[in-house]
Amino acid sequence: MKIEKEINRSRVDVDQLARFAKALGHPIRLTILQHLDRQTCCFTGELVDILPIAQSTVSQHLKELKDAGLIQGEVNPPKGKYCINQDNWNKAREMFCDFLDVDFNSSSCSI
Amino acid sequence: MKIEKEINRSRVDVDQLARFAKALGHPIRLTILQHLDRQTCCFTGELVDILPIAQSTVSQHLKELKDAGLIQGEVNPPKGKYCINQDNWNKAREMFCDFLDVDFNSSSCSI
DNA sequence: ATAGTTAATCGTATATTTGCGATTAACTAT
DNA sequence: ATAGTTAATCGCAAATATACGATTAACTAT
Repeated sequence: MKIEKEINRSRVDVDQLARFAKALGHPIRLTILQHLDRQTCCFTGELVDILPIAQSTVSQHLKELKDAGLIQGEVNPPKGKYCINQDNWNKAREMFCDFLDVDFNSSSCSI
Repeated sequence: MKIEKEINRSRVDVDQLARFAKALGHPIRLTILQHLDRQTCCFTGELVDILPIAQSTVSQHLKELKDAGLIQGEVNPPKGKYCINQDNWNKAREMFCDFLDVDFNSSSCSI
């Protein structure tokens, strides 16, 4: 669902942020990203060895991360190699910070 | 799926972070959070007026945000009032920052 | 007691996600 | 040419998410 400008007056692109957040919304995908970070680059096979799920499922999660723009890959058959997509990662970080760093200390809430 | 310690050696609780991220992974829910932030507190009816979806669906999204711990609510029938859950929001912010602020500038990736 | 108001919940339909095994594609080595 | 390796894709099943209208619950006002 697309949230229109009339409704959302913020400068934050909630649709894009939601896409990023959704991609981060699975423990396997977070683990993949952590691993990619530590290894700088890594082969798909490494992830398949490490993760407790089938190869095809790992492939699917990688595809989702790629579709969300958070990682990028290169295939040199029969091997595949992935790494963080720096540009989009930075963009995601910025958007999350924008969203999260709002001042929530106005604790005048009566609840 | 629970990611075990043997697999994930990081101090980051990927399961909890994934739960937060998942809750943020929908534009409607992001919009709700933004609105709650601006208003400090707000009645459900306000959200129903503003959002382009049915009342029951708004209720459902509110429930998900509540289940994720990001908001808290109080009902004084027939009215309901919600606000950000400060404690968990801060926790979420910390976890996201921990996760996102890793140094990804080791651009030795060959892709 | 009755009617009105508001939001949660129920029931349902549809779409998406998650997962697996099997197959296929694209190479390398023999 | 044949066999081996690796990862993507296909086909499928099961679970979960999203959305709606209708109903219900919990009050307030008359």
